[in-house]
Amino acid sequence: MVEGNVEALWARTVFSPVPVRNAFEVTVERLAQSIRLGVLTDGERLPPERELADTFGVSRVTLREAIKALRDAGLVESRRGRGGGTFVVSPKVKRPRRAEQISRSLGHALDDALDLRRVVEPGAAALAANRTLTAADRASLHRYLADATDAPPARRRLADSRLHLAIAALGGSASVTAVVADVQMRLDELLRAIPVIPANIAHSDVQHAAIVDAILAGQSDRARIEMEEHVDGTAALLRGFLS
Amino acid sequence: MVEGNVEALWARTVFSPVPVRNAFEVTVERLAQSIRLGVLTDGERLPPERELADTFGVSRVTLREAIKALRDAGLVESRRGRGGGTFVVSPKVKRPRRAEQISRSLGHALDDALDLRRVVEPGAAALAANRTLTAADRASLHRYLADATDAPPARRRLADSRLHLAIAALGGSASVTAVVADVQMRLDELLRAIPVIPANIAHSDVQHAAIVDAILAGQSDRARIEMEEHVDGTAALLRGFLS
DNA sequence: CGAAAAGGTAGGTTCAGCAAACCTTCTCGG
DNA sequence: CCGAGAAGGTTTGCTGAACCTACCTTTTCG
Repeated sequence: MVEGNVEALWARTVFSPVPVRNAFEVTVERLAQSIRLGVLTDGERLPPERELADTFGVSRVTLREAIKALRDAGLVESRRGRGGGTFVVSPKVKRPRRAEQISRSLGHALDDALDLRRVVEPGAAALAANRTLTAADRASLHRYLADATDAPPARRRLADSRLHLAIAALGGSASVTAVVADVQMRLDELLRAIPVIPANIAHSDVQHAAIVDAILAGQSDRARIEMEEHVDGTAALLRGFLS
Repeated sequence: MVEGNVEALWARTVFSPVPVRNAFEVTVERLAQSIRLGVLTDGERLPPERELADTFGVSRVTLREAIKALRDAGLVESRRGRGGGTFVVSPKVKRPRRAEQISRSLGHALDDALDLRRVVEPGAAALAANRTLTAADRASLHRYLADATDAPPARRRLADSRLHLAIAALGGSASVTAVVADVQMRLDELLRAIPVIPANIAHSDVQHAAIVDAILAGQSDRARIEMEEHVDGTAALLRGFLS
């Protein structure tokens, strides 16, 4: 299946179905991703529909369909009347499917996502370390780290992805951040399914701290390496857990 | 303009227009990108319309509109009758706009693309170095390198992007390859506009050779570093050329 | 020289998405 | 306590993208 031939890969890439995604789908994904990855937090209120439709460049009808889908998925709630609105609801810690099942449905895409992650997250960390951060940025980063460390098990995954996204965002490149968000999203369900073992968590916390430390110290090489180890660790955990 | 605040970046990312792209646009981009980056080469014949429409998952009418757009852009030619078809035509070395103009139209997106490139291309090179390559792969890589080195000025840019794409493809991750292709595409016009200075070209050739050498030797760290230097060099060239 | 393989053309249908107007529910301020 | 205003909820009709299907024209190969 995996054949190395360069031209063959190109051909498969060029001559494959074009992904045509309509406004509804894209809107749902936008919002769902923001909620699942913790960019929009529990209880937060979205802008009014008319306004949001406008900033999304989408008709209100379409936006409402998207919101309805999110409501059906239990990601938001809507209240009417003055002072009402659409509110992010704490994502249910809904029982994930069995990991093997997820992995099978991802199939070949799992390795793909892990490879992408291996490339982009360490790079993003290095990028962030190269920036000169404002005091506010440094404080933010500390806070996200603390959140990830202190989070109770139920919120842990969310705090983790928030930290990773914050690191990417500090790099200052919207595209890089978008790719990181994409990767996090692809792996999200699977990462949720990993059983919570204290030793692993402690190890992860240490690595997070090391990454943040390197970034704050402006040591880009170290930031990259620490992130590489962290990502490799998670990947190994996943693969081991699935075999 | 560039503000570091993490939450602000998130907000800007979440609450921005959703990119809605229809089948026609996506199809055009697919093909145009493949031609501009040299994945489809001069004289090559596309599959028959009915077949291609099918593999793209798009109606024949839509596909034909896309092909017409490419024809108008001078990227393909069509011949009728048995044995006819649509053929890739050697991309005209059409006089690029003035670089500053391009850069201004890219605006803030230039830094974004360069940052993304800085993250993903070195990572892709490292990934490729980690694979165990088949003999065919190694031969391919050598060939692309030679092509890039020997190419006459008019074809140089094309051969260069082919080499970069081949490296990414050898990493084995379709997603990584796609991101590299995206970056190459975004920077393509600008890179074309860089004046051809023999010293720069020679330097670039040396770097290419070093990258390939590292990959073939399986030295992923070195591959990454060499690619970093190469990419940084190009970026510096661009920035210097624009200021 | 005719069958087959290609691109080129035309008509009718469906459906996503939009704009605009209107309805219902709630709360806050006077 | 009540009315204005701010929110979500609903309806309607229209437009254009995209599709399917069938057919036409050109060219080559057996």
